[in-house]
Amino acid sequence: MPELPEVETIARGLHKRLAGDRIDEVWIADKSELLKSPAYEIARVLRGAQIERFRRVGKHIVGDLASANGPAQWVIHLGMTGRCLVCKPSEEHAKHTHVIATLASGRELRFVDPRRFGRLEVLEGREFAAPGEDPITVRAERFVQMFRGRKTPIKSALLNQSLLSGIGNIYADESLFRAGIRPRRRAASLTRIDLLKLYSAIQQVLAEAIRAGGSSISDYVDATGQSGLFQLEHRVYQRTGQPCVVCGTGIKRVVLAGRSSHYCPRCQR
DNA sequence: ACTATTTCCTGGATGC
DNA sequence: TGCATCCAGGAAATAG
Repeated sequence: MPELPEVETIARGLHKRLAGDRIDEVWIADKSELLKSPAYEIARVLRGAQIERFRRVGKHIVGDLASANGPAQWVIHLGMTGRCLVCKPSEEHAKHTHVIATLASGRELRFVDPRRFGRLEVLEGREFAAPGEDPITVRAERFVQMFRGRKTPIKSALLNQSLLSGIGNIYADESLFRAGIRPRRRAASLTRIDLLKLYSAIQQVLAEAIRAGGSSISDYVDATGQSGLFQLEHRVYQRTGQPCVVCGTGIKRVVLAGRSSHYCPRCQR
């Protein structure tokens, strides 16, 4: 499940390997439903485009392109199971390969997504923007203000991408644990101090996770096929019934907004 | 304007 | 071994 740290890792990997390369050809699978832009438009914009850089915006990967028609962007959302793989043309095609960009360097960039929750689009003449604030660069005061008056559980608010763009289920649970806040607490019921604690917990968790190359759950790998290591540092996520690393109490699991939410009933109030 | 719920999708795990 | 069922969840769509 690529969230901010995984997407950051992948975007950095793509940038390192592909910046300066050029897209010569584009193949798109028939009936590919993950395209937000029409297939012909994606092919038209990508073909011949120079890759200037790849970067993360929220949970999206943005490729900045220089094409004959001027600047353009390739925006990739990985959904749950999306992968961007840099391959040799001779490598066997993974099942559920939806897009292949052939590069001037002789390599291929392949987009693979079994569950098809990922999305691809191209933009010309406008800059892609995340719907909410970036959790890493947002200022503490803005963060505090963002939750004022919201009746929704704090966990749901953290998952709302139009508030903060980039936090998903893993990092919401891990941040709430470190801040000592139960996922079901109403956002509006949190004090300024609570929110400041949550703010620094998020900063800390995301920084540590990026340093570890993200969390490898199920089939996440970065652009070089490397797994992340942060799953080893998870204190609550998918640890239902196991002892809390701080107090030994069994970790509980509840469903909130259709998502499993893990917390320590003793450390989190 | 918010909030809550449902839907999409497939592979892996589980149970019989 | 094989088959059915359940579960994972990001975000858009829908309902309240």
